[in-house]
Amino acid sequence: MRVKDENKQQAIISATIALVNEIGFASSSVSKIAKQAGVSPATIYIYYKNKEDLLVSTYVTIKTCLGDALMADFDASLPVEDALMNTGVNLFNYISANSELFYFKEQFANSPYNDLVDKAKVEAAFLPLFDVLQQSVKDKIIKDVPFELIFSHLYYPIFGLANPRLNPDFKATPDNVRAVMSMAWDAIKL
Amino acid sequence: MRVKDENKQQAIISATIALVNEIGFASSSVSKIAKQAGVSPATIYIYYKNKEDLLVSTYVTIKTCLGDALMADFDASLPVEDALMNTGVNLFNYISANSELFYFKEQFANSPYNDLVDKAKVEAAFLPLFDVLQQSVKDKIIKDVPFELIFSHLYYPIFGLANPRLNPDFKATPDNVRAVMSMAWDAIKL
Amino acid sequence: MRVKDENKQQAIISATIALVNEIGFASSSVSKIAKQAGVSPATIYIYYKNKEDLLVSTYVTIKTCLGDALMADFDASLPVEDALMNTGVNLFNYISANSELFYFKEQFANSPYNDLVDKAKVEAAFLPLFDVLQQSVKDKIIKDVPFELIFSHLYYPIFGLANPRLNPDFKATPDNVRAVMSMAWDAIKL
Amino acid sequence: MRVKDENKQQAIISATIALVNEIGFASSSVSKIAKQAGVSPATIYIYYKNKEDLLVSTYVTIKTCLGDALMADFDASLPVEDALMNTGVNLFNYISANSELFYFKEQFANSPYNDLVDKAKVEAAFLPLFDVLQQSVKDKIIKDVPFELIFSHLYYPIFGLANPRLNPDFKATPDNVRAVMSMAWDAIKL
DNA sequence: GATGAATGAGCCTTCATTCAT
DNA sequence: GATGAATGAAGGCTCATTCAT
Repeated sequence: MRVKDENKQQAIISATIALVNEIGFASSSVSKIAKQAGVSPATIYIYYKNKEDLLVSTYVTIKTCLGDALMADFDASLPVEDALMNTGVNLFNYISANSELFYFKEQFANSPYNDLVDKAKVEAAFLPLFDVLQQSVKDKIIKDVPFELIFSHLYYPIFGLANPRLNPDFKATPDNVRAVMSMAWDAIKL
Repeated sequence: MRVKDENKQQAIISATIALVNEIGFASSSVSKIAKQAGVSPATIYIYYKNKEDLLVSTYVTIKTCLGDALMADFDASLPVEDALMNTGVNLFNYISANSELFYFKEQFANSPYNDLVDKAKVEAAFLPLFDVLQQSVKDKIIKDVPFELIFSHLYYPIFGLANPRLNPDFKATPDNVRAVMSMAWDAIKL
Repeated sequence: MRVKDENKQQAIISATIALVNEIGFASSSVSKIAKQAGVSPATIYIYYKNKEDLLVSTYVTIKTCLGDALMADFDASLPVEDALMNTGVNLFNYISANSELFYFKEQFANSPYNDLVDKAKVEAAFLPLFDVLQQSVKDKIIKDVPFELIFSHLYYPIFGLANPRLNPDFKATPDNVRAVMSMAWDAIKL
Repeated sequence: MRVKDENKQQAIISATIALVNEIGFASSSVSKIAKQAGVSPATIYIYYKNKEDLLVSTYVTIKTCLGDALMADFDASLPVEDALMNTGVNLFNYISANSELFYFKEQFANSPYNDLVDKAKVEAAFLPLFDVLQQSVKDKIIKDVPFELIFSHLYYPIFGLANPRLNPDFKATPDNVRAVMSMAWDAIKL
């Protein structure tokens, strides 16, 4: 049996991301993606079941990378404030270095395709973070509110600010990044 | 000469919002929208130049309503904390009562169509809010950071939480709402 | 009863001719013609039964004018050669002064709409010419061949030469015109 | 990989010609042509960039065949009169045997699509004929007038006569054909 | 595995025409 | 008489997907 060509698959993923970012989700047809990737439309169907599978898979891959980046070197033994600050800085750094991936993710997450994603799988990376937060609540270090509130203040500001569509003029300087995270900490700390 | 039927235009807008929310942005074809609205596809082109115009116009209308709702009864003479709290509560109330509009707006704002919107026009409603915040910075009541940071902590958590796609389980109870806004205030206050 | 507006009808005819000449027969829709004429599409249906009627009527009008022009001052008492020469010069002059009409006519005559035209009506103007030719055959001045052959040599060269689509570089100078007709005479004379 | 089906392309061309001849240029939609050819509308776009390309390509093919037929066995060493007579007979024969092609060509040449054709390419076949005529002018055998005049008398009568739309009753009998060409010769000879 | 050919369904838009004023 | 609103049908074309090689 011949082996799937890793380069070809990567070319398809890159083409998908680039094209969706450039001309948008709805206009990105399979044949345009194929052309951009330098393969035949039929080839895409060797790697993915259909268009939906291609898009969802690409999204899941990105989301996983993003989760891993955010949690890189996560140290539960640090003071919570510092541990969280690290995740924010990590997130900003990753987004800055991989803006294409982030941009795609935002567009996808707000499209109906998002409903097809297995949330649990995508959120697995954050479990250690959950634990730390849970403990911090018990220790009366952070506010005792539903987790969604904590998360919404921790990361939604970052997502919004890093999105050039929403904030075309925002610059993710180290100062700005630390300021955002510091404000987030003020929001959630007791 | 026949006169333009106001009901017809409203039916088209409603159909657009309902359909986009139901089956998504990319799948909502002009003829499906027409069918849902109970008019001929051709009729849509009497009211809108093309599909893009229909979608963008609908978005701008919604965005304007949202801005107006958020700023309703805005009272610059109140303590900032209270004035801001009011905007948050207004926003939540409006979203709760008009989830369809909000849902459409979120999907639109993260699609490439968003680039076609005249931002200045849409942001006009918020000018009084800008002024109050600016003064509060001078009065050393809130932090002296770029405005985008302030806004990102004030409203992005709400947008995220209110989005059933992102937080299907969140309930906008008065307690939760006040908690979110209170956290936002902690984030931005000096 | 209100009276039909002569100016309006003329505007419609002019618009039809101009538009058909510019963008072609198939692309000239009723609403485009209406816009060019400065009237409502519905107005056209007051003057003409439908699109076909508009086009055919316009053609018949033009064709009649052309026949009249060609036969203007036709003098059966002149020597045939001179009488024919006059028709050719007349034709050239008319075409030069009314190229728009001629251009429309050529396009129409080679379209399937042509089949809808009542030929007899259009050819009525030429009857005196037929008579003269018939007599000339009897007098053994011109060749005894089917009339179509005579006509084909008398006027098709002119039609072809005067058509900028077929002969973009031809100039209808008096010299050229006389040369063409002189050649035509050589073709048909005995 | 599947290979392009030559039969399919030929079916498309034949369908185009047949349909255009039957219902006319403007009414011949791509999907009607596809149906007539027994293929999917989308298939046509594999062979041609768009409708315009389909029509123009078909025309150029026909025009080339016609030029080749007219010039078949062209013998520059014959007396001009005979050489020209041969071209006329060739032309008539070809038209008689391929009236469909001729009919299409006439309709096309008088439509605005004609402007899209590369004239030089289409006229290449006639170069030997040009040479002979040029020499005959020098030899004072034919009249010294612009070439367009010569051509207009040589072939436009044929085109007109062979066109059933213009001359529904004309029969291209050998006698008639020789008569037309003989008249043409009288027109151009010195 | 990889491909370009092939397709029916559907896209957005405009059509010729009629309606209500 | 004159009009812009309204429409079902059809326009050219592209879609996601499968086929044959």
